[in-house]
Amino acid sequence: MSVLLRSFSSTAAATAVAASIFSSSSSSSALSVAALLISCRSLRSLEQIHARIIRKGLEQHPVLATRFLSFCAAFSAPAYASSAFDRLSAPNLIVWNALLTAHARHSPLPTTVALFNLLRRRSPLPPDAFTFPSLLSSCSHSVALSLGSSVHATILRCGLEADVFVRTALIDFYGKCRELGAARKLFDSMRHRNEVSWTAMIVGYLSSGDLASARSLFDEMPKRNVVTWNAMIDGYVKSGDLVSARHFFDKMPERNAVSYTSLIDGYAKAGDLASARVLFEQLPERDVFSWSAMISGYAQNGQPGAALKIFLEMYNQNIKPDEFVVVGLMSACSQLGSLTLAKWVDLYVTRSSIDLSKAHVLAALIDMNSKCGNMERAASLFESMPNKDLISYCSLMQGYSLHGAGDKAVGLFRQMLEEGLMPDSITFTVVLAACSRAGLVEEGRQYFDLMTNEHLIVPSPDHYACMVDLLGRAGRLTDAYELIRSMPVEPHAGAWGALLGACRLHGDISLGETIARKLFEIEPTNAGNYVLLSNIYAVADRWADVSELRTMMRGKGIRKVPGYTWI
DNA sequence: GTAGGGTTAG
Repeated sequence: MSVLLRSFSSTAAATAVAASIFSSSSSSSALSVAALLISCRSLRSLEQIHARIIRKGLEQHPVLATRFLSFCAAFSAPAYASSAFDRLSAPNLIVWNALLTAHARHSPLPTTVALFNLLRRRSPLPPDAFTFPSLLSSCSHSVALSLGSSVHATILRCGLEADVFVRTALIDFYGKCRELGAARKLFDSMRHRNEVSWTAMIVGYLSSGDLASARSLFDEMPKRNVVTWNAMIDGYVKSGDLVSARHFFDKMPERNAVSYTSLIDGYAKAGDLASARVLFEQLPERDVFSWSAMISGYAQNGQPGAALKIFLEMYNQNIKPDEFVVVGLMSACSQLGSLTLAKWVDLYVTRSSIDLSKAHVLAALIDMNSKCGNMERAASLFESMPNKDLISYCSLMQGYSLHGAGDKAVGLFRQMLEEGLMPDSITFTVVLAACSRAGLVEEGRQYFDLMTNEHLIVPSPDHYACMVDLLGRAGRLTDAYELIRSMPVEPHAGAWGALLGACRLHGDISLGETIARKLFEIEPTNAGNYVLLSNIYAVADRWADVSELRTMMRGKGIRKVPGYTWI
């Protein structure tokens, strides 16, 4: 669509095209509205044009109506398309097809199927070769094998299987449903194939992980386009073979933003932000997907500052964010933990046109508010969810736990169990940490037992670290030490650190020394451990030991980072 | 003689 919009961006070109669309017998007002429609660039201006269509009495014009519906599709407004369609007194098949396409691209599959059945009953003509490709594409996206197969049966009854578009859509459908045999049979028996048919078949192999078949078909095909090359790059990226992906990227005759973005995504997911950044800088025309790849790349690799910087660059260029951009942004903001920033981002996301009811957007929004300490907002967002999931429960629980309301977090966990949700390994980490912060020793032990005995979850080093912290804070240092020593898995620094913190809290010098020695081995450069032990000595007035420790630190070149608190 | 609707890559 954006290509279409760009090519028609000049008013002169738009008028010329509009003139060619409408014969001299049409009214000049229909022509001028058609010109407006063609240069329409936003849903807002589409609405204004729609008002004009109604005012001028052109609502029933079939060509204008069809164009209008395809613009609704381009601006992801299927409901708007339906409302305009419902005002048509006698829609023809072409208009029906345009409406179906708008829904196939943007509505859930059941809605699209219901519309298709309506079309079959109400359209003046039976479905044609233009009807099925978008319907099948919707089935492909949902991987709805049995539904798509029945659509295939209808296609056979209508005698439309030979049409290149229909056949290609069928190949794509069977390929995405991993029915490679059916797809290949349709592909091999085609009389005329185009690059799209070849690419659909290749994508089928790629999505089922058969890189070799995809590659041999790629080599066989007579003519490739940029989509074919990009499909191969994406296939290699998804299989983790960045070297081959890079090879194809370097070899392709011309690249577009998708080529770059797939590879940027690959590098970012592999943690190679440097390579991703180089490609991003080379990319001549960045679209929202390219920005999104960099922002979420930095966010997922624990570089929230860099993510924020890229976002600001995007923001200053007035590029409209999509849901992936804002999820990346919110994730970066969660990591930074700044309430001021979170409030700005919240307002920005709320005011944008992004659908907040989408599960991953809402989850990120709750998580950000939760981690940044805006618990009222996090809780009200959570309450607004009709179907609360594990992720949102965990976000809220973690927020309460982090901000000193461990009891509220535990209450939420009980509520979650009552609702019949199955806690997973991460949920238990969160609730155990909450118990530890709230000093709920017995409850924590119970949940640890529940996790291992009833949910059969093997405790991870994180779970043990929480339990050590729980026991340690409650002063049960011996129990904590026993637990850490009885662990079937190797304890990480977090577990030992929790115990060292507990030793300081309860002034246990000898155990503290033992633990500290262990920690100096595991993470010799963490200043926090030396500081903790030094505090233990200081409380006990053992100043000679304090000064000896400081000498040791100086000897190893370790300096306490000012303002850095060790949790 | 004529408009307008369709399939593949992130």
